[in-house]
Amino acid sequence: MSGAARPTSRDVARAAGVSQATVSLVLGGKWRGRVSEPTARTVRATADELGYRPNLAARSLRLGRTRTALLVVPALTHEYFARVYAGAARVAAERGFGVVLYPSPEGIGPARDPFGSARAAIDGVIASSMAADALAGIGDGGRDGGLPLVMLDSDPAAPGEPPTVNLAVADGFRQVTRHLLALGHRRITHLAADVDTWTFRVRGEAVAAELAAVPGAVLATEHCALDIAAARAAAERALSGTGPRPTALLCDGDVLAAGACKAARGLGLRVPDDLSVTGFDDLSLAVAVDPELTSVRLPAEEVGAEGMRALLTLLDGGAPSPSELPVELVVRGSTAPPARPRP
Amino acid sequence: MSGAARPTSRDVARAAGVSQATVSLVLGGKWRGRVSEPTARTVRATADELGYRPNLAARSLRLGRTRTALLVVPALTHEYFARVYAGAARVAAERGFGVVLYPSPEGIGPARDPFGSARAAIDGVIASSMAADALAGIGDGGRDGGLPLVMLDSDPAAPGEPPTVNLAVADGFRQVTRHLLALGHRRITHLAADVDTWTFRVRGEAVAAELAAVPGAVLATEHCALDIAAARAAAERALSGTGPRPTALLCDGDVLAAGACKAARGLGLRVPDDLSVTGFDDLSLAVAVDPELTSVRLPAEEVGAEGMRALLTLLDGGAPSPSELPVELVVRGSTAPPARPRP
DNA sequence: TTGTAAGCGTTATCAT
DNA sequence: ATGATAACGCTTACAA
Repeated sequence: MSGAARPTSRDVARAAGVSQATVSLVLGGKWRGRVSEPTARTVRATADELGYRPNLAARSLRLGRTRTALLVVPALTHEYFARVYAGAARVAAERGFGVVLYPSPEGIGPARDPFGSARAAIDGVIASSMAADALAGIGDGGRDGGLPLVMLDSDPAAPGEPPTVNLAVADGFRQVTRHLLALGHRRITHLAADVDTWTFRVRGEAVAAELAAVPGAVLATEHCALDIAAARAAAERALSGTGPRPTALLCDGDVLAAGACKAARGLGLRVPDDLSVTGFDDLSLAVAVDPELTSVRLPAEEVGAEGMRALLTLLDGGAPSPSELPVELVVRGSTAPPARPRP
Repeated sequence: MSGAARPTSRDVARAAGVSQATVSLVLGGKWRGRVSEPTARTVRATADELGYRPNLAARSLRLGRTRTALLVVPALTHEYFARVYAGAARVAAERGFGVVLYPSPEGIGPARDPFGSARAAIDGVIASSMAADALAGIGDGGRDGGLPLVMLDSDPAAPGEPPTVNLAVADGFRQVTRHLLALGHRRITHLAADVDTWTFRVRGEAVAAELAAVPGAVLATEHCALDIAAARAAAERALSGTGPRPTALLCDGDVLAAGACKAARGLGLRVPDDLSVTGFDDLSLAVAVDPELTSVRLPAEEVGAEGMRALLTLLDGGAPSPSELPVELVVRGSTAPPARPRP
């Protein structure tokens, strides 16, 4: 009972009584005017019947392309990146491409040999939220010697730089800041991720710029690592320092906001009555905690999808236009007007 | 300026003044006694200098294997699966394998054509937490005609079935149940995921069995989808039905537990004073909410790693022994003795 | 309209 | 100890 080996195009050709070339033409969809309609039909039928599947290795070897893209993300456990992947994979599949993930072990820093042998097996790279030089020497936007590269959520394209697909993070932070200002907050502390990438840098700048325009508004900044415990500690520092306590904590992410809420509660402060807290990313975490977090919704899937489209354009020899996707403030229960100062 | 094309083994051979076969032997690591030490050194040096990388497509074509495994998961956005992937990818990398992800769009149900063209490009499949028949016809544990398959967190291997790597979920649920019993709880409602897979079925059975052994303990079960909102609704049903209210909610996952906590708070019940809530999975969510969740920690990375090891064994012609990985109860603030019955 | 044949880069078999 | 050579399955000139 030896299993029938996987049929090759040659097997299909033999079974259909045609040549291998004809099979390739028909199945490759480039037979218009080169193969007769009936022959094409026969070929397709026998291929179907035999359960023929083209051997991707052979095709890649012949074509010199693999129809595979590499998606480099800092951390897969973050829901945002999982969604970026989903979007990229969807668009890729539509075009017969695959996506392989590379969760950069070094986080956002330069990766030693980011691809290893994978480098030989991919046509292009999509990198999300990485430090500018983390991919040095890897891709160069399509120029000679490097792999075509698209950057997501990164410093917008200077001419000659890799094309980017960005989120309107600055706008998002302007929106939260204005939301807090509109509620009446004037003492705001920015709980910032201590990660040196464009996406985080631009947030601090946006908040600062927005608050600078409002007389009487004072901004403090507290830095911390991107996890709950660090956020909690940082929030405690922010809330128990000398001087007047901030009435709102503006956080770089929902995870940080969750930590901030815990800090507040630990200090006997109620959210949002005594302290407003805002998140960013609008992960499922935002509605898992209590109160639910005012946050900024990011079109993560769309970022991945658009990134993949840009890469495909690049691979087709085109020049993708840089895009910036809008984000949306979602107001929930973690923000409210500041408490009237105690007499 | 035209970039130097990627060097082939032929280029290395020419540069080193040897034949292609010698290069292959040396770089393939099977030159002991077939190539002289100095020659080998030279070859390696020139390969290094030229930056030679074997062409994976060519290798795959020649070898008939791709050194790539497919990991099928119900949902990538769930932190657990992200960690399973990380573990699998780590072990794979150690053995020169790649892992491509397939987040089954249909969740845990049968996937139409789970692999599409990918099927041609992979050596084996690791499937996690899928319904038993979801992969029908895909793999068969290595027998003729199918792809080698390993199942994670699934019905333990019957003879002739695919090998499995399992978590001690039943034991985990026994542990939480005993924890609640030890605290004094007797009216317990199991907030169960309405997903018909082994991993969830076995949980209900474990809880029921454990409670059946305790005189006076009463178990109710409430089913819901695996998201916060559904969990909250289900918990509200459980808590506001007629008859005596349960004093503890034993949930199938941290996500459900988070929803349950919100329900409790919405009904004016304090956790854990008026109601104990337990989670499962011990995601980062467990410590993001307040109070932190008593939960069960799963060695997710190790599941992925062990699954990959099993698949590699399978590919080597071996028969991996089914394994069950231990889990650990983590007691936090969401459980406490039940409130003394109001007089 | 269809068939023949070459070649992608690798590994493995066989000579030498 | 090393080299020539044949295959792996596919696409695509080019020939018929």
